[in-house]
Amino acid sequence: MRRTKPGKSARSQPLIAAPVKVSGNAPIDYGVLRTHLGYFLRRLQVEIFKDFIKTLAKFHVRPAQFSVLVLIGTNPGRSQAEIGKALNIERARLAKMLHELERRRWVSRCSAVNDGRSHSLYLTPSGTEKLDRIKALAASHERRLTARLGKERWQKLIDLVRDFG
Amino acid sequence: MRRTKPGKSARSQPLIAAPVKVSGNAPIDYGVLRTHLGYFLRRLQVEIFKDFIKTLAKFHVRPAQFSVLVLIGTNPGRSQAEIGKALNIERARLAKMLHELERRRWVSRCSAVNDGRSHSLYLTPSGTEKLDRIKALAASHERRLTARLGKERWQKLIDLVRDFG
DNA sequence: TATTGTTATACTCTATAACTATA
DNA sequence: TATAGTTATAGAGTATAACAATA
Repeated sequence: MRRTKPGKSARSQPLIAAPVKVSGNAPIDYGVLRTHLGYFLRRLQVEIFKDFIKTLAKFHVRPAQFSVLVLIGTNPGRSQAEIGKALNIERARLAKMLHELERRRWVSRCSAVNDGRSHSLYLTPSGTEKLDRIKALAASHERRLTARLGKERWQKLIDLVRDFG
Repeated sequence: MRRTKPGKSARSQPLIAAPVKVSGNAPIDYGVLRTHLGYFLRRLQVEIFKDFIKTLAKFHVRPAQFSVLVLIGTNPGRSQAEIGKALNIERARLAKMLHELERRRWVSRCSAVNDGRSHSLYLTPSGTEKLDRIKALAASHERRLTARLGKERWQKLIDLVRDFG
């Protein structure tokens, strides 16, 4: 269904036709977008995650899953509410994610002794072993990123975004 | 070595929750996550977008739509391929987005004179007027962000992430 | 053959709401 | 009443593939 026939909606045409502006010649002007920090932060973050996701793909681990596994490994016995709050992951989403990690036998959940509603989270031995190898891959990703940005730039950036308190 | 300046410039609030102390328990240890720049970039970007999305909600404009409108406004007559490439938006997704913007009569598409496959993109007068008001809102968001981060930190960050490619 | 735009599907992530069981 | 976890839905964004029209 072609809806743009030549000669229609001439009102929106520029009054002066651009002379010979062939596609791809003149660079795109980003306009006010250049004043928006959020835009560039997102572009960079997406670019970084592209390599990160590819790096962890062989273990079928997504970035959010990685962060959950790391926090469970470093903070065994914590509840879903605590892990979720620390990572800013909705409890509904975390519940679904943990089902998958439990299905893989990487994570185990036990009823908390002091609160029947809570589940205490632990890595299984298998999960611990897998996470160690995944961490090694993640570290290789970070080395690539550091090399790409330059050590100094990487350090400046992480200092600026890590400790805002 | 720079000491803390006693100026009135309000210390920026923490954007990323520092290790959260939950119910009298020990704070969460982020472990190796603290070595991953991508993690903190994403946390900060999501936090920033939260305000941005809320700010533009009254016009029912999403961040990606905003970036497309800005680029069409600043670069009238460019094709979907050019706009999409500049913003790193898949052509399939951009096509769907442009259908919506065309439905609102903010954007018009004409067959390119030199290439029958391409569509030249323009803002309609209505779209131009809307975008001006949306830009004003976006600017107010950026002022809030600058105040929140502190002018100096905001400037350092945008200098580091702008033109990373 | 390659490119432009379109349509379609699948998956991740976010944001809700409603529900249960416990406190 | 409030909290912890579960289930469900809806929407945005990303990544594909297949297709028609055009180069």
